[in-house]
Amino acid sequence: MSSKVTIHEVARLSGVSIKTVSRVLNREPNVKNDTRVRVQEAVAALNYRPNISARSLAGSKAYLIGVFFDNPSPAYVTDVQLGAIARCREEGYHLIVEPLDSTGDVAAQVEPMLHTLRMDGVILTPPVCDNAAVLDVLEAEGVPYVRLSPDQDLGRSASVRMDDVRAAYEMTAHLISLGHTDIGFIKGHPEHGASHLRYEGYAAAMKEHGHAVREDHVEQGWFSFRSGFEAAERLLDRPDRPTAIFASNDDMALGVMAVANRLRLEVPQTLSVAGFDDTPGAKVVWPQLTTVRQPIQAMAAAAADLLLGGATQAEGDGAPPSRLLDFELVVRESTGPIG
Amino acid sequence: MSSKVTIHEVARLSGVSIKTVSRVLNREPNVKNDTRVRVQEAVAALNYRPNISARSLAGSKAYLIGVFFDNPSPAYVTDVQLGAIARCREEGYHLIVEPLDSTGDVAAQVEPMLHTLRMDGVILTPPVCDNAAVLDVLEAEGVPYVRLSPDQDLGRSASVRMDDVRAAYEMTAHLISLGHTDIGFIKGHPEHGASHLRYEGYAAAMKEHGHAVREDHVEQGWFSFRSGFEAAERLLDRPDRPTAIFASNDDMALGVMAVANRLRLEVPQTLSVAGFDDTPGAKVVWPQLTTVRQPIQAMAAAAADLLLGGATQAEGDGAPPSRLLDFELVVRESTGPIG
DNA sequence: TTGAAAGCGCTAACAG
DNA sequence: CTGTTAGCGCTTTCAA
Repeated sequence: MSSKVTIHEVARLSGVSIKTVSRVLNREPNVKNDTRVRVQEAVAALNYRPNISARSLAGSKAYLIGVFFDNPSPAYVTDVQLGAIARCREEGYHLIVEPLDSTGDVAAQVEPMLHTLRMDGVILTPPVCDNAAVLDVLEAEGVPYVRLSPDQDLGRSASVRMDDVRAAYEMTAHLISLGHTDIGFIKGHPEHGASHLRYEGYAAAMKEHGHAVREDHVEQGWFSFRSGFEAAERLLDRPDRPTAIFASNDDMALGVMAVANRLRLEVPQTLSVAGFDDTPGAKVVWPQLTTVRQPIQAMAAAAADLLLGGATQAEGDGAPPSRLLDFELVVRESTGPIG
Repeated sequence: MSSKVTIHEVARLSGVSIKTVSRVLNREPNVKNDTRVRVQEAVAALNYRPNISARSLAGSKAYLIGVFFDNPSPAYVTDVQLGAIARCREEGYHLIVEPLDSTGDVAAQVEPMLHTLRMDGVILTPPVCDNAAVLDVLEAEGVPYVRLSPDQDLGRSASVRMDDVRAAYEMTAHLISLGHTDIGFIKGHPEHGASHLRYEGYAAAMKEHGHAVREDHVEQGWFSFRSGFEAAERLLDRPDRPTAIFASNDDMALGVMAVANRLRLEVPQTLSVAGFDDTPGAKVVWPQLTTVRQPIQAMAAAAADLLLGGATQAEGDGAPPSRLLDFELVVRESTGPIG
């Protein structure tokens, strides 16, 4: 190690006690401006950085935020990390990532981590955010946590979410505004809460615009490419096919595109296709996919913000804080007017 | 916090000194077996976990491995994390992720991290693994590091790599074995070392099998979907098009697929398409893409292994350790015999 | 084979 | 507004 500069060196150079150095480091009040400046100069001159282990051992903060995940989507996971880091860095916190193996005993994996590393807070992504056993452990250890897009028990903890219903509503409205009236829909995995919300938004938009939801144009999918492919085959390989298909996620929408290609249906001239999530795959097809972008990074940043601000508990008699963020409709080339 | 079990509790329960507890925790020699067992029982009974901050403050290890990245591919990043974690967990180490912003002064971002968190080692992914300024800082701070697939200065540090040349060779040989003799190639970004290696493997295979590399069937790409798309248009929209195209990565191969679809060329009956990397997108096209899978997780695990084993320095007069891992040819539906 | 004492570098109380 | 005194929970000497 080149530098072993400690708080003592800084104190000596600036001619104050280590406690005063500590005060300016922690932005505590009651330090004369003059002194503060002097200390800051010494810090800069010595290129001093407080040792995080010493801080966390002595104090109550560990300067560590955990991100627990067991999410199959790499893009989602990295976006969460990027968003959380962005906020954490502002306060000198670091991110510790802990992939969980949900095929095993997740709670048993979490408990040791919490003991060893006394993290100041944890961000939970789907699906672990809905694992009651994990939440139990977190609460037992007294570690604050925020859930991202939880499905169940919304009132149990602080959370950050997006309005899936409204997003699906607006995507459907977009298709309707293009002149489509017969819009097929592919549902997502029935055990994911988002599936129901997205269908709800679709159905509401259809109804409010006076269009019937044709039962035989609504298919069950499982959020996978294959399930989208198969659903699309049922939907498209017949004379009375819809003129647009809205799939509950991008992977399934890409399955629809593949079938359209096979059937020689021009997208979007003959068939419009819309997805949901804006995964990287949405841009590596031709034409590029119209979809809904979740503000994942912003959501993770909001979660970190809740944690750092200590605002994870219910205030008074209300529910724990919940932040609802805006989505974005990403209109690309896979949707267009009929003909 | 529910449990504040410290080493003292364990010592008391097992009737030894804290030093002895420390000894068994760290698997040090010179502990009577009987004592060892007694301590271990106490640890289990109290559900004791050593506090990592205290350990790192007192000792020389921080039990923290850093992963620095600025990689545009989420799939790559998460695979690295997963692989590294798998190895780290075996030894009680944790992973701290630090995304870097390479549009800024990367070295300046790295330095503070190294000071605050005294990590025991760092794993560097492309492209930061080739940033000399970052390597300089790491060396100045005396933090061991391992580079994943470095392009430059191979001898400068320990590294883990894959044989790009041989992988490209084998993919080309696969195409040739299917009966193709006129195989188009799309090069990758000229500033990425892998681009040259992959082309080299392709050219070698063609040559060794007695097929000419047609200059006009080799196009320059940039690793992006769009560049693959455009290269494919030049390659395919003409009478003397190749019967197979090998793109230097999956994104470009997907661009080729899109053009093939547009031109109504059946894949693989009329045109075989091969990629490289096995990104998630390779499975969300139809037909699914034949590609090369890099053992990212295994590579990251190997890097962690080098770090944990303390084997990052050159031994004697030799070069620093380098591990070369095997790739895997993933033959899916986008390649097949002609006709 | 074991233990006692002395810190690691910092924050937390409490005095001044 | 500032400094002193104790530790935080562990590893490290160094003795026994």
